[in-house]
Amino acid sequence: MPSLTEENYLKAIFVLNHESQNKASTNAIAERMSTKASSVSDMLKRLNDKKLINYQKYQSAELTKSGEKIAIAIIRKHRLWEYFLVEKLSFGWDEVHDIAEQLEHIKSKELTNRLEEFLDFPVFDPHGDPIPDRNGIFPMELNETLSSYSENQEMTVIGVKDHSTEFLSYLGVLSIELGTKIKIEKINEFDQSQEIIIDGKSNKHISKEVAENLFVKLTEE
Amino acid sequence: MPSLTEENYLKAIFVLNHESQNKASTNAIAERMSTKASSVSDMLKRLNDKKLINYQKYQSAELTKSGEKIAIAIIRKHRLWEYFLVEKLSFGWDEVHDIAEQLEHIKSKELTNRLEEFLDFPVFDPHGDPIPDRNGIFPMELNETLSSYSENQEMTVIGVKDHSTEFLSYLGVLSIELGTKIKIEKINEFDQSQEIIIDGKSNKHISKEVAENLFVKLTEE
DNA sequence: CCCGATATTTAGGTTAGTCTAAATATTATT
DNA sequence: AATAATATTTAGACTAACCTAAATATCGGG
Repeated sequence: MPSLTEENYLKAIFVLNHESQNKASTNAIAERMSTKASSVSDMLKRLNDKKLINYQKYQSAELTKSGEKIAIAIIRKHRLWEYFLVEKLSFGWDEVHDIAEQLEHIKSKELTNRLEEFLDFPVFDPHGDPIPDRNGIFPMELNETLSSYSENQEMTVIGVKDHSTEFLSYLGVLSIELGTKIKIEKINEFDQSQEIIIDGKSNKHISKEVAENLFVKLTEE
Repeated sequence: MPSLTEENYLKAIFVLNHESQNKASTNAIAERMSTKASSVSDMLKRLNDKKLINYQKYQSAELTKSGEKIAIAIIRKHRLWEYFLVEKLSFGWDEVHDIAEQLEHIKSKELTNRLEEFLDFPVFDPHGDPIPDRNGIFPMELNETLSSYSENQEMTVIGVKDHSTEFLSYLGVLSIELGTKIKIEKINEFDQSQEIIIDGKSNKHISKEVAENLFVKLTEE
């Protein structure tokens, strides 16, 4: 059984290796975990001994099969709990991260599976991140943002790329949330900003940056 | 912020001081926590320094106001989560203890309160133990067991006194669970065993020991 | 009221995880 | 290719929580 700390290291390595193909270097891990490089160095040695990662001095870390299995299980739990917090306990999507960070370490496969069932097998969490199934398989990733569509198309918001509290609360100001319908009225060629209609009601002006961070799908008729 | 281990010690001391007015002696705590007396001795000193308990060498431990507050918060979370696991995730009441033991340490007052609301403010957990409210006040304790009633009365099961897996799974065999209605057909004077009718359907014979461990209330018409 | 049994504490050691500071590798620049 | 900048590791120390073994208190029975 990996300790809570080990689980966190494995998760950090997994995320670093996947998001924008960064390498999981000692410093990158230290930064992500708000700890010191020397502590990371120590831990990498230990994880290597336990065969949870492949690691050689001065080289970056890669998860082994069993290390990856643990990391994915943690991510699965994190995202299921976030979904629970937002859908069942009415938390805002910017409030759930710290709590899910604790809940993800609860050990009970049975609990995770029953929670998943209770939530009706969600495929994306409240931030639009994919939830791996009980075999560790991720659903198709989201990749189409609002900025890739053109005028007069109507889309539904299904996720965000940027997870920062700043962005999420700005979305709150704009009255945009998961499931919100957006119709593009006009795209200003100059700065790629958009005039949009939200849920058929209010007109808003959003910057390119906002459009690039909203995952959407075409609304079905 | 108390550590996870400190929280467990405080909970153990609280329970020992309340159930059957035992003293929280070093040995009693060690036994309850499956640890060694010397470790307990260490910890009691530290908890005393932090003013979470009052403790002097060779004397048993008492919680201070702030120590008690923490212990009650843990118990509240434990029992709310047990209720969640049984009522929402359909776990058996004999399966939830270990999971709740982990969930009780999740730190977020907001989460606890929203969970309580989501569950419709339950007052007893699946074992019939009282759930303290957000101010730390316990509801009235259960105290009437099946053995205190007489023939021809009809009762509803609202809790158990003995929480052992053995007892709970024996109740499973007898088809007795929370909410089960029991009518006493006959009490055998010799050994205080009872002939009962369960949910108006099946007749069963139960020993005095079983009757003494079932909390019940008179069924309302 | 003393003495043996039992309870409790102390002493000293272990492990996981952290830190700072110093040493060493790697990489980037000229 | 040499050196400067940066990244990484090592050395040595700290804390929380635990352990075993030894020392010391307390308690109950003659």
